[in-house]
Amino acid sequence: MSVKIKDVAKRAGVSTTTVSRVLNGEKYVREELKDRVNQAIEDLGYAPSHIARSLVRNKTNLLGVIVPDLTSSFYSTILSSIEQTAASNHYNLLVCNISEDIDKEFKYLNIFKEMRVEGIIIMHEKINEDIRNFIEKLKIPVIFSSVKPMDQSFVSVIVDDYAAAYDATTYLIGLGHKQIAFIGGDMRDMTSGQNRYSGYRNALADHGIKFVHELVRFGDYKVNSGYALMGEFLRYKHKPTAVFAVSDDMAIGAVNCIIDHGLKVPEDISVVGFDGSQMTELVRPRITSMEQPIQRMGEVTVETLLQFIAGEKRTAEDIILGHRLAVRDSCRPL
Amino acid sequence: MSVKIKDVAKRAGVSTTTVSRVLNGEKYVREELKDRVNQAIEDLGYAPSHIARSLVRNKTNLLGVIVPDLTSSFYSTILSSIEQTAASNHYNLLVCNISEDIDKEFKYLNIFKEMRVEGIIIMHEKINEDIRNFIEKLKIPVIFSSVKPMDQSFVSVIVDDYAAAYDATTYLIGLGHKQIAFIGGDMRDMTSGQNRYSGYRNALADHGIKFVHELVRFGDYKVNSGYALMGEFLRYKHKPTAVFAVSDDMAIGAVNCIIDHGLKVPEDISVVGFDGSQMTELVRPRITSMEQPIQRMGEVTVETLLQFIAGEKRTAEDIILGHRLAVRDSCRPL
DNA sequence: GTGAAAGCGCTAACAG
DNA sequence: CTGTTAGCGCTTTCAC
Repeated sequence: MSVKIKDVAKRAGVSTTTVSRVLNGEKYVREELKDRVNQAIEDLGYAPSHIARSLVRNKTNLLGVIVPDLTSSFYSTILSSIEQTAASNHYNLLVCNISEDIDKEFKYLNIFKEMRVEGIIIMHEKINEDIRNFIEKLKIPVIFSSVKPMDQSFVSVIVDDYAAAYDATTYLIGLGHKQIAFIGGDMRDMTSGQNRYSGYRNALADHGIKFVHELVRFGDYKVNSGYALMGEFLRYKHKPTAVFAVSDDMAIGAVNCIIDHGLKVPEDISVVGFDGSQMTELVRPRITSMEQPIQRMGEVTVETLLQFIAGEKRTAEDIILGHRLAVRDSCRPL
Repeated sequence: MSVKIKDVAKRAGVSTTTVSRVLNGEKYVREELKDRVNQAIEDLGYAPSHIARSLVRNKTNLLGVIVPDLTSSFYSTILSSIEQTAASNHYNLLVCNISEDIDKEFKYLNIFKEMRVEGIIIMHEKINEDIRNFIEKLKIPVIFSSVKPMDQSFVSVIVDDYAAAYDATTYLIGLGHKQIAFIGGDMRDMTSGQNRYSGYRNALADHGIKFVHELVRFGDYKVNSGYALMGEFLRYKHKPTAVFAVSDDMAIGAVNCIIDHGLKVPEDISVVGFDGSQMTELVRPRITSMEQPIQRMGEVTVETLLQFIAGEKRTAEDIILGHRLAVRDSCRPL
């Protein structure tokens, strides 16, 4: 089949050991031999088998990544950053896309186990008991990126979702808004569900604004749910003057819904999103959004995971990155 | 370290061969033994090493994918489809993101070679002589998805770009437009560069519309270039009444530019995009776009590649999928 | 400096 | 039906 180290050795007139040595850049090889070996490698178009190497070295240089939705701008941007950082550390990515399908997750984790990936990055927080146990037994370092599962035993790279939501809401309040609707996430999610909701509620409370139950709805982070939920708000006699959606996609859905109802953003209703995905810049009006440092998040995720793999770091503490409100054109002072 | 087949064998009181047999679902194993083995596997939390298997079977079940830009909605959607199709055929994806960097491409192809991926999917057409030679020597099936490199020796899964561009332009002509600007791609690209340009020109010619050199600009498929190029058209005394951009991203850029100049789409200028990315639905006005069957494209890419790998198919013919104009809100009859 | 030999974890003849 | 044996392609002692 393909050319192997033996062929190279034969052609260069040396032993496989010597070939292996020049392959791995060891010294203790005479220049002349080194040249002959390199020549043979070139002639034969030889590339060492990563498979065989992995087997003997007990090291695969593989990272497994589980993405909830590859088509999402937010996740694909993190993934891009993760890929870059991994690559520059000589790691490759095995990418898996569970589309919200928990069964798939199991399947993929199992594949990761068989593949002997050195570390696993997970980007969703819907971890059930079974999966949790499976991961624990895996003995492979796992890190969560941009999400934090209920389970305290895992490390996440995230922003302070509570504070971020608090700040976003406060921004709207500072603009003079009092009827601020909230389009939340899944309350089973710790970070993007509960914490952002708490941030919203407490910002309201701290500024003496009455919490109105009717102004709160929960979606699934996607455009359509933002659209549908906004539609409900628009049926009210007393429409909200501002909306805070906990994902940019839902914010875009909300904006579209408002526009499609013949109203204007921000003239009639102000909208704030969350994530800082590039979409917020592409849409008109450009959407003001509570940005997560997406690029940095990918980098830190990989760097931290590699530290775990190297056994350098043993903290079980989350890594909190800074958030920042990117003010664009979707809000106006009241 | 981790538990291996030997441990399972010992615990079940059988030979490794027997374990291997139940692992691979062979018959010729007594029920009782099978149960004992499965029990041992469960007790020990054993998962066979894919590495070792690959080595002996000479089969990795790995596909390498090279994406030019993971953050692009178009590519990430294809990738998602590719992942799904691969997964359901028990193949895993090694994903690499060359951000237009040809050197990276080499590096990645080399990694694919070392990894012994069984097939390679490439999603950009900037293939130079060196890369081409490298691929030829690789002896690994390669397929291009959504693009066609100059080199005739490769198989691509694409739409008929010429016809698609022709049809898109004809649609605009049918609406009564005569000043139709064209925002093209890279003319070094066969499919998205040359063919779409020819389609535009010939549609014009066939309908007796004079080709105006000033109405043609070439970009890099991204939002910003669409924006910038549209800006040039808007400086003309005689502005075009319609624009055909050969990517949805550029179309979005063009629309934004028009809006930012205080004009309206489609009232003042009509815009047609190309690709059928989900963005066209999320933006207001929704953008009329010449759609590629993105989902299907991913499926067909993987299916065809797997046929190549199985040695079933030896055609060097491109696979042409149907295009279709998705009429939305960005065009109006003149 | 260099090579012979053992072994990484698994499968695949080949016997029995 | 089940086990023994020999590799898959590479690295790594351990001698020379």
